[in-house]
Amino acid sequence: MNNGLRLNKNQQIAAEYKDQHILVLAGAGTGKTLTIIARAEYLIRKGVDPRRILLLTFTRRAAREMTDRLYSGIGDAANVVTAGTFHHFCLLTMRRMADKFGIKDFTVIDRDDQNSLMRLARAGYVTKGEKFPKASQLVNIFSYSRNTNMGVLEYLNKYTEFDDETCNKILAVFTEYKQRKQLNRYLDFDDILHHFGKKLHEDSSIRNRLRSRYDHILVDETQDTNPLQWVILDGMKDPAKLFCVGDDAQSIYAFRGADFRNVHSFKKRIPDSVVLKLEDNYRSTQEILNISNWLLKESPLKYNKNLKTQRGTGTKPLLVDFDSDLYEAKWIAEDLIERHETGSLWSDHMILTRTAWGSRSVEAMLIEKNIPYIFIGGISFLQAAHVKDLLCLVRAAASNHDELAWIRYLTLWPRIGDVTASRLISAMKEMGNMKEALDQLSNKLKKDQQKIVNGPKTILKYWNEPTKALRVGGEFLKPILSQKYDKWDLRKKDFDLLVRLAERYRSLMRFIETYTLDPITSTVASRLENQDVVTLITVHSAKGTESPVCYVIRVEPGMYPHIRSLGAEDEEEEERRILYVAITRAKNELILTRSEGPSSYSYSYGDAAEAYFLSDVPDKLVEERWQYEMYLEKDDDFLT
DNA sequence: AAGCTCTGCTTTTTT
DNA sequence: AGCAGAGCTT
Repeated sequence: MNNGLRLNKNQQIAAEYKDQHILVLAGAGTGKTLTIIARAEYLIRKGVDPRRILLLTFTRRAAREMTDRLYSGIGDAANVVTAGTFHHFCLLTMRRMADKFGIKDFTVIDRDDQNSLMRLARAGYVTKGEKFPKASQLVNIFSYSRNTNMGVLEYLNKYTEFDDETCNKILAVFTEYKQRKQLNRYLDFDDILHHFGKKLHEDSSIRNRLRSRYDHILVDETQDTNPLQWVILDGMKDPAKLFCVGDDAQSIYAFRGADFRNVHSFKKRIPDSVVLKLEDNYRSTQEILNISNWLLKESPLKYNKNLKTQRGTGTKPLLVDFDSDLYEAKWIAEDLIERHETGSLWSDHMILTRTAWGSRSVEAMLIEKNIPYIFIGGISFLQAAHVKDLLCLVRAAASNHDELAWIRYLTLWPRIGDVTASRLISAMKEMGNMKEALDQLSNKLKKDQQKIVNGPKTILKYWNEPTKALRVGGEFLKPILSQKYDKWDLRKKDFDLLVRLAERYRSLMRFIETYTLDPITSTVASRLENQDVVTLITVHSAKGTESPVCYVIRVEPGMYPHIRSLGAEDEEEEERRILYVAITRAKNELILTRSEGPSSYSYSYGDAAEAYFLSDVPDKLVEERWQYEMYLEKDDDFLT
């Protein structure tokens, strides 16, 4: 073949298949990304206009990787391929056709903001001390029902045991939430997909225009598409052809409405489609695949996966037991240092964790031992409180309708709490433009509070210079934030980072929007400075990545399956796939670690132990080792 | 009456 | 680290 990529037979067949709807079922490490890239290259070489190719992924990181690889294959043509996440693509398209979609001047809000808004909506319906789901749980319910195209009531009846009265109240709160969203001109994540999908199906002029724009739609990680995203694919296809790649055994986003069975119904949904398979693994040694295969075979479900390597054999996976998670962390850090001293790169090592929280002792130890690392997943940079303070100041300056941003900004100041803030905002909302709104605010404030108005005013002065606006805004907030946060010295350098991130943007709002959709973690940002680092990552974020040496930490009862999933069959099964994803990231060495020390999960240890996936892993698949250090100082100081 | 501060509790995964 | 509630201060 002359396409520059080294493909095996089946990969090539898939990449060069004739124009048809295609599903490629590809196991872990079988070259999914390679094949999807090869398909794009093949189409372009064959003469398809690259502008008529749409590449959809689930994370911006994946989209980025795809365009980078495409660029190194075919050069500039790669830059005109539309590539992005579902949310990104939909939002961008709606922004371009803002009038048609009717979303002019809308602000995109993240999960945090959704929770805040839900809290406001909830407040009017719940009396103090009453038992009623928390705002975050309500957001989850609402979001899930929308992502699965299910009515709220249907969801409540099917998955919860609330009584009728509570259900009605939930519905009322949701109505209130929707009204507030409308009033504030907010779009939440689900609105982006929902609104797009709705218009796509209901408005024929929009549908025709969008459908005629692309000939080929390539979809990565198809097993994670939820019904709402499917509605979008369904509306966009024909004449455009779908090229979907996925693996049912790696479906780990059920909580977002994805159903791993959806790859099985592909042929039913699209009768004139073909299903191709990739089965040869190029990533891992056979020992790593053996335990992966074993894990799936233990399941009551038939995944029918039996990965075979093309790489030969290596070392057996290691399963190390510790008597405490502190010692587990210490051992990993020391192991890393030893490997580094004997010539390995830090960046050849990945530490996988089920929960962001569960990795904190390891993270503390990496810091303690001066091991450079990045953390991916968990709390992101732009959700850090002080960063959000600054971003909300910018948002406040942008719109006198952005209630959440204004509340946040105003309550930063002394003697202003949510009650006063709400009063001030409702007055400002009446005004036709920002200038009037600011005058109004100025009128309502006492003499010694007048400087509050200066914040948005300064931002507006530099509106067309994002970096300058952020720098000036940061300076403005400095006195008040340094009082609010203890470790201000540590936090303030994030503002420099923010300024640097904004450099590439001409519009402040576009900058904020981009990073609302796919926030960057502070440690990822600092990688700009240091490339050779250990990666500490949640399993969910690690999908699609690989590393020569992988530590999967805290592989203990209560973690796999996670204790919160116990009792729900589907959820427990998803936990198995999460562990499967984790261990199939490893190329050469897989090290599973666990501790039996006192853990916060011990309270229902019985059930957790019963469901535990590795309770009887055969001896021939792993080398088990005990590392007990009973006399390790009981000194928790380094954690603080 | 509104805002502030302290304390205890919980902590799955993410666009 | 963030949130909710209790009790205290302005």
